[in-house]
Amino acid sequence: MPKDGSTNRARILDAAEQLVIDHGYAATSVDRVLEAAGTSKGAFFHHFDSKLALARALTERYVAADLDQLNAGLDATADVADPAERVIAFLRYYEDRGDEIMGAQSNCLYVAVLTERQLLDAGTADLVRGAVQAWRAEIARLLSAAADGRATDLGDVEDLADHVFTTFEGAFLLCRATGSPQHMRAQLGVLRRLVGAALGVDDRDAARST
Amino acid sequence: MPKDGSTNRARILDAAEQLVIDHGYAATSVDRVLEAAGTSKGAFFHHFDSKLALARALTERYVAADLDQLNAGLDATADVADPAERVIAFLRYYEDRGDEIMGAQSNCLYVAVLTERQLLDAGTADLVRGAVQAWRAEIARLLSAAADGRATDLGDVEDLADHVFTTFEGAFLLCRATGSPQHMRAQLGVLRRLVGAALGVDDRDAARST
DNA sequence: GCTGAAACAGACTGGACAGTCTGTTTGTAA
DNA sequence: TTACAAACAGACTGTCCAGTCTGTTTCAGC
Repeated sequence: MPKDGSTNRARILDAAEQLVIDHGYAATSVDRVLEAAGTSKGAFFHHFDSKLALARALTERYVAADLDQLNAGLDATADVADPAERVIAFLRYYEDRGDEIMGAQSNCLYVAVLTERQLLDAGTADLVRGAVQAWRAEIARLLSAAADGRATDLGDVEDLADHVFTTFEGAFLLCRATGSPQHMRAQLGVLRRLVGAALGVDDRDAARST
Repeated sequence: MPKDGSTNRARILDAAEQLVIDHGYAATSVDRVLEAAGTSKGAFFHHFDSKLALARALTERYVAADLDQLNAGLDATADVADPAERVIAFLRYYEDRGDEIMGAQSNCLYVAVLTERQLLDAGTADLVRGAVQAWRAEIARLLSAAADGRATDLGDVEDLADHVFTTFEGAFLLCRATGSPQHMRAQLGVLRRLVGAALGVDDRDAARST
């Protein structure tokens, strides 16, 4: 086997991810990606069949990292015994990392991908849909456990679960519109407070993840 | 004065709005806009100095319509006496129109505008920021009145007010990701329920706007 | 050290695109 | 009815861009 190309491929993906998140997919030319990655056209089309294939690879990698984040939140709060407090601890996990999230990226790749019709048609949206369903399923599980035996009427549990994704994406856009990255943390905090009120969990009692 | 060009200009804006919302700004060529609008290059560059100027005009018009929606919600619920119930009626106003909103457009122009760095740099984001601040200010007013004299701790009222914008934009993306427009109504419903729980407003008691 | 295939490098191409330019039409006012 | 300016129409241009193609380098296995 010749020279290991995986590092170069990763460099291309890294550069492309930043550019696409910040500028959008259509506004990001392959040449600019190559310039940022410090590589050549030959290398690019060796690793990716087309620019669309890059978008797909980019999204696949991003979805995987996103699901890692989901599991990280689940793992970090696995020891919280009370199901309702578990939900709040789970939400607080991301709230605590809100600034960190916005420090690492100025927007969500999902926003860029979902904006462009050509990417939707190319099936890239299916990958995002998978991530949405994963978050929905796991959070709905947490919520069902929390609602069990309580008088609180949460409405459709899956819709409530989807509100976490909704809050993430909406907050990304709010940050972009205002230019203030602290809105991510603030909006995740709003979500935690609202769900806490709906579940009847007192703020001060709620377990905090380590 | 010669032929009135305002109708042609509006046709260009209409066509461009649909295309930009669905495909994104960079992925929408002027030629495709002209084709959809049934007009010519000469007409386009007579009405707009550049493609960037089109984006600005598009956003200005969209912001104006957005603020009309804000005022419509305020007006429709102006007769609700109890401030807390007013908030819920206000949210329910948009929830009731969720399907209608997604029927008219497959996404929000704000998403497309905020995705592209070149538009942010061109000051287009400032227009969106103005809309965000208008929603925030009006809803914060409603929330402050509702919180006044109640024991409920809503946290930062402006952050909670921003959660309405967050929910709208997040729901647009959720609809796009899943391909299901009914999520808009569902997410607005989740928001209403959560805020209702936080304010201690019983669902069945809450006034419904006509 | 020779071979073969993977990993690159970079010149090149055909098309698409934003914007220009030269006209032509339209309506109004004198 | 002519003069004039706004409102168009559409051919044209230079640039950028995705993708191609022809090489050259790298390295494992023999």
